[in-house]
Amino acid sequence: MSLAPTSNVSPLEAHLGFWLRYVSNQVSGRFEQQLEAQGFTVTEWVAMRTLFERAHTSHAELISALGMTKGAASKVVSKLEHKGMAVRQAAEGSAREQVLALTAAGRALLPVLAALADENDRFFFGHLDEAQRGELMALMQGLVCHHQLKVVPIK
Amino acid sequence: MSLAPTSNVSPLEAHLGFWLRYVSNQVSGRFEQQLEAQGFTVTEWVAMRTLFERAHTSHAELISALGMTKGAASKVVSKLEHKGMAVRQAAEGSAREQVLALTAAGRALLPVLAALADENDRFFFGHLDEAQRGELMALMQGLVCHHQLKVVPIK
DNA sequence: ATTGATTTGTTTCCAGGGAAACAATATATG
DNA sequence: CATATATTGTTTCCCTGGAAACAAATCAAT
Repeated sequence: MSLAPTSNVSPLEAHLGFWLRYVSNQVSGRFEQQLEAQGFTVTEWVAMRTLFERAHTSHAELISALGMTKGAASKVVSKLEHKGMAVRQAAEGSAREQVLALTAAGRALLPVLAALADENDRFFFGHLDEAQRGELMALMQGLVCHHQLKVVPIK
Repeated sequence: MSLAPTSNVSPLEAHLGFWLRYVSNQVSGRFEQQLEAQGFTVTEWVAMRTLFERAHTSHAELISALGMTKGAASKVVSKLEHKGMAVRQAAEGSAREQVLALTAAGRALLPVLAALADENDRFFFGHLDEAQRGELMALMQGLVCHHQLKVVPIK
């Protein structure tokens, strides 16, 4: 009679982190595909959505919203510029700081992308009832709160 | 009297996908750091944990466990080989198929990494009571089930 | 058995993002 | 004011992973 020889190593599936990552990857992955059809990445979407929030956004605000390094953020802005969705403007009292803004084209396209985001969320979570969705949302926000994670949108 | 001019665009934070991704990134990010201290990546961990499960694993099984392309999986194996953690062996009746296995060093190190995984999960979810953890686990597995996502570990 | 198609694994090329070097501007301190 | 330091943004280098070209081996079919 041998005792479980697989030792004390717990399976991958025993971890909540495992499931969270797995489901999250699926959700983001599908959204990525939807966006790709419109020629954008998830990062670009978050950036555009951020610029949309306020007419003028500083580079620093964008960095924090994207949760990326300044270098990466800079490249995203360049991408959006090339696609004609955003512009870099000189800030009021500074020759160094920038003000970022969507172009008219960017503002026009935004609701289209937003609809994709809504649809994707409905697709994955639409079958849950209101209570379940609330529970999940509360659990996630509870984790953010408990661990003092600053809410710095997405990846 | 102006009506909400921000239009009908819902905020990023309205989406469950947003929160899922955010929390998941934090959880995986911390684990990544823990692993880095031991000189490994999350991908390498998943690969090693997979090889540990059974003494001999086919390349195909690894691909499915990693949820990556064969090219990427091939590179991971090479990395583990260089680190002396895994070996490629010729399969029994085939000059083409491989059998992958951990080295003694790999088997020795595995419990150490597994402990990091356990610790990370405790760190993030340990403050929840059993019922809440169960709820979260059930919600995630429910999503996988409802959408017929094949459980192909992590990213 | 030979040729063609499929499968298996590796390599090459490309895109995205972090780290850090760099450039340009602003601030502090003598 | 001049120079040192700090801040802001860009660029370069590197690493990871996907796509697809490639190589090698197996299988099919005549």
